[in-house]
Amino acid sequence: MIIPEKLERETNHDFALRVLQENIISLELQPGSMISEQELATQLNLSRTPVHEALLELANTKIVEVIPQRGSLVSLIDMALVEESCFIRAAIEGAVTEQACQKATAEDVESLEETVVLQEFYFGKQNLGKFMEFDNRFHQTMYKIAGRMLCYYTVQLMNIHHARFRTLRLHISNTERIITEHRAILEAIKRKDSRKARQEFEGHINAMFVDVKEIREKYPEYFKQG
Amino acid sequence: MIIPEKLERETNHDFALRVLQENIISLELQPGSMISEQELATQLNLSRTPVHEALLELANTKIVEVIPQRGSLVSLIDMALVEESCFIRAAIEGAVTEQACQKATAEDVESLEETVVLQEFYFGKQNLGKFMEFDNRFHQTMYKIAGRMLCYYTVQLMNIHHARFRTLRLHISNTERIITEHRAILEAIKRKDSRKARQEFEGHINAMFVDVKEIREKYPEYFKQG
DNA sequence: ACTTTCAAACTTGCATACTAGTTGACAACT
DNA sequence: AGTTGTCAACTAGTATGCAAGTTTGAAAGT
Repeated sequence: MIIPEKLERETNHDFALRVLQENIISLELQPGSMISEQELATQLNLSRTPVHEALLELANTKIVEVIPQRGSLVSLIDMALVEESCFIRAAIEGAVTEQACQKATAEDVESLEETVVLQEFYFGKQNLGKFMEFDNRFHQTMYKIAGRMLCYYTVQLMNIHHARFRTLRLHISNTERIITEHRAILEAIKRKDSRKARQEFEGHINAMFVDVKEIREKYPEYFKQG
Repeated sequence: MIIPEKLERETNHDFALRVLQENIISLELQPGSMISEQELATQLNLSRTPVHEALLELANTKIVEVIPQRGSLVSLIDMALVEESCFIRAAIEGAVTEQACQKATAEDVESLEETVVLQEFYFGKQNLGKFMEFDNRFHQTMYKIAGRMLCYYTVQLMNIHHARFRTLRLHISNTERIITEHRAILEAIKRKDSRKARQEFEGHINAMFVDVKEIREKYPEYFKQG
């Protein structure tokens, strides 16, 4: 478990939630591993209450499983859920991308361009953490441009399945294509071609599933069968 | 507050959540009204803990507002959020409807037909509760047919804004059209015309916004301005 | 050696108590 | 009258302890 600093004005509940999410996505907490409320509370220097609340919240998205009187565990990777979280994202973010394309001002386009440039920069430096950060920021900027932050929250909620799988995928696959695809979306937006922007986005999302077999064979213990 | 029976095997937390949702959607708890955790806990014959957890969960969707050291309140109706929750639903359920159309077996079509028939029946009897129940079941059946229950959960989460507004809307608008629209979707599915099915569904959802002005004028104290 | 029994050590769900912070009313002062 | 200070009564956040159920491992019996 990697335990970051607690932010100012962050409640203990929010802190516990953030720590859990980050460690699940980074695979620091392995799929299938048990989590004890008491143990986690001790590690974070909190009481069980805020930790308990955080686990309940994560259980709603099925990324952790809380079994009363037995314990809680990080769910195994369920490809059906990864696919469905992708489906949700494609449906919502596809529509959002179209709207962002129609609404985008010159400044908006520039801020998108900024994230792509920085992503390229950190790709060159092989800084995966920063690379991912600007990948996320690229997508978040789309939601901001379209004025759809409730959509952003909704997608983020389920996207944790997708995000965790992506971490695993980055261990073996090339990341350069991601930049090329972001560039393609950006170019479509510059030309105000919203249909093309959406189409490029959908291809970008579905690229996720090309190496599934190879990944599952390398880490079989992380996956739920079926 | 209408307090239903606690179901078997339902945790106190789930019970509190269900009671709050039902009373918010039915407008039994008025938009803008304060909720005291202690008072609610007493009414439900629980301690504050499960009630507190339920309020936190609802605060995530912005349907209640929890202000530390001050209190919690049922959010005023924010039309921007109603619109965005509709947008989310249209994006996801549109795609789901298309998939359901492609996958539907003869039995599936029959179960859809059943809900429409029953909805007509209760419309005839002017039983609004049952009418709404079968309205929801029609849509839920679509998700089942498409095998997209995570999508269903996601949409339900934000749909509470939409559901509450719909309750208000039913006070003044005609409900007969809803049946006609369900019939149109069902017919498209029977003909396996997935594009038409989606299109009919989107019209069905956006019908929500035709009488907004009239409704806001009748209940101005329920609405957030802007 | 193998099975059975049972208690200790876990687990989460929940109730209760305490902490820290906000509000509102009323008294005191200008 | 109007402003300010203070305190009682609220609030949500969190710590803690208990209840109820599961697991585990060792002791007892065959």
